[in-house]
Amino acid sequence: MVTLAEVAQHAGVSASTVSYVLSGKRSISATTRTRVEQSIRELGYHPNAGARALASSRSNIIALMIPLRTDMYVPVMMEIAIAVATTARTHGYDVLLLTGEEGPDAVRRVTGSGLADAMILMDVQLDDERLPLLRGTDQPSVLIGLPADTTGLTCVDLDFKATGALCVEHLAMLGHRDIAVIGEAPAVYERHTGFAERTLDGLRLRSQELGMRLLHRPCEGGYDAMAVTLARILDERPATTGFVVQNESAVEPLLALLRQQGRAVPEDVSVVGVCPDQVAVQASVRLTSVSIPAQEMGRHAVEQLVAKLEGRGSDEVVLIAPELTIRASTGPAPSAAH
Amino acid sequence: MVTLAEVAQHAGVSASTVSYVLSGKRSISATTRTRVEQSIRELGYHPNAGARALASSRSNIIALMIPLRTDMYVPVMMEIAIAVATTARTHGYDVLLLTGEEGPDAVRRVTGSGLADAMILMDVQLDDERLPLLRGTDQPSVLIGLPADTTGLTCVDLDFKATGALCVEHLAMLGHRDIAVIGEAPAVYERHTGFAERTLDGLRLRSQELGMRLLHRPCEGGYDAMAVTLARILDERPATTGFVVQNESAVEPLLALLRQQGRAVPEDVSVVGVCPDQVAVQASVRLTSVSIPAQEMGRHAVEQLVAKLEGRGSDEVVLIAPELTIRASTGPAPSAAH
DNA sequence: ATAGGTTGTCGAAGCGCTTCGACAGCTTTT
DNA sequence: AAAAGCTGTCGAAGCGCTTCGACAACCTAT
Repeated sequence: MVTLAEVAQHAGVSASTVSYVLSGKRSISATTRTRVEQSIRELGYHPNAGARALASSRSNIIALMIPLRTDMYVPVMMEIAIAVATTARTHGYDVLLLTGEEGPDAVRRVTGSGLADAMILMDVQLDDERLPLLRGTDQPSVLIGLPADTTGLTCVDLDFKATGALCVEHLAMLGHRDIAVIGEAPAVYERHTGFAERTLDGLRLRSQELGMRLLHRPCEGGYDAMAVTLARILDERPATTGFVVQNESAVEPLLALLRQQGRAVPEDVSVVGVCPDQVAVQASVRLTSVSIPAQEMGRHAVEQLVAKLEGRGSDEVVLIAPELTIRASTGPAPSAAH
Repeated sequence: MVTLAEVAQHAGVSASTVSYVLSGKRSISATTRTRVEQSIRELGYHPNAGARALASSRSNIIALMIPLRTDMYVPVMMEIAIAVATTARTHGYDVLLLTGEEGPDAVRRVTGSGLADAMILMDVQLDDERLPLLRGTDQPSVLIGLPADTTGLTCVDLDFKATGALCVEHLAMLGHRDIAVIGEAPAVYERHTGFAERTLDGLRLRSQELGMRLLHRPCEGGYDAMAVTLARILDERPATTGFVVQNESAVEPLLALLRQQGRAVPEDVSVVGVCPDQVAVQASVRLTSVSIPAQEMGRHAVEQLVAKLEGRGSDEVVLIAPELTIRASTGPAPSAAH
């Protein structure tokens, strides 16, 4: 294992000079710099992470807490995680992967041990028990998601309320008046994950403003659950012509069931998804959808964090504006054509 | 930030005593131990990770390299990653998330800097460029996947060859004679990811032994690609009654297309999947499948690694035996019923 | 030519921990 | 009763780096 001292000796300079070449915190003459860099290359030197962390009290590591349960939005989580990891690397940080399992203890452990310089939390509950800890420490953090109280916190998320509104507007514009919302599994609402409720808020508010009827039903996803849910919806509101689906694993079952019942998409009914683009594109009817900008959220979170670590940046809530992509699953309401 | 020295002072012992209480590497009297533990709790002490790493040259971190591209098996990757993280924690390790982006350089960086004590590599190519580096270092590593040459390496993977054989046997037992294999995207075969080819080997070998006809077609996944692929298959081998699908995003399209063509599953054709259980269960016809034991692979990999780090354990290839779960998508071949 | 600035380099201290050898105070063996 | 062995604790060295103050060596202004 090559050390700083060996590089210094090889280059004929002192250890501190090598350190300054590496960090750029003091000016170094061009000749010395190139000589040192040459030695570093020749010897294959890599600074020791532990020593560095000890001396500088900076680990250059960002902790990422991902939810343990993988019952929803797995590809989105993965995409965020990967975006976080790659973006972090471009800023010289590595990423430590924590699962939600340890809960608040993980926050204490990481903060207390100096293992990481900062944290990113995913899957934040409206009233998350980790939040007081984050507020009580001076270690920077960013949430992906939106808790009930954001004071003193930095958050990045899709603007789900606007997303709901956008879906409704699109359907309204096409002449739909009766809309059904296929939501996430009941458990998601019960544990008060903000995004599902915020979407619903947006849907309700805008549909009310536009004088539309809205029916919301959570759904476990999968064929059997979707069949039951759909039957109930059509029973209760036979005039339904527009669907908004916020549940990856309900998309395909819904399309299949509609087809099976002889309801053509988009001729008879329109379907709007809130899901990753990949899901929308791979569906049997290419789905008009608001995409979940996973990469953007991950990248954003890291950039906020890096800004904080460098003393720039402050607490703020960044809501990414939703974008609706029109594909083949929405069209004019049948009654509107008459 | 509380330090060892402060704990020592608070407990009225020397720093080294506290250290030994923590590590258990020397015997400590019960009274002293409890007193120290008390102080640790009262002061909320957490050992500094950097200092620890520097002094012991052990970081207690395991690096996990996941593939950057998320074009396949995303949920599986995620499940493995989570299993790795939670298993690692039970052994006192944290997990550093690396993306494939840096390639071999990441291996050099991690090894050289002592950032991690060991590595787990996912998505190993048959002739992976990281392998020579792994062989050339004394840092323990485990591969999830199987390269062409495994000498000096430890690997964990599903026995895909046996998986292929198992699928064929199941279909053979049901009387099917003409089988089509819907594979991963062509790119997967081109980049020589072992698992796809090994499955194919198993399929081919066993079907030959059993005197069955086998047709293999890679497929991008999604409806359009699947439609084209299926048409070609049925054109070339109209007698096909059994399908083996090794491509998550082709499962649902295949089922939908078969239905659409009036071929009932499992009455007219049988379908066997090689996919995570979740995919098999959520499909429109509950799929007979060989599951990808993601959790088990992740757990296994960590346990191998920990064994190595503790001086136990050696290089070996662990192939997990495939398990076929019979669900609703396979049944007797129609000709067999005549 | 001298005072005052820059610029580039060095030496030394110290980050918080682990670990080794030393040793005091016991207990056991001969 | 002396020798030998344990047990439990301590002090000190050192892990490889960053960073601060010091200071030559040079450059500019007076």
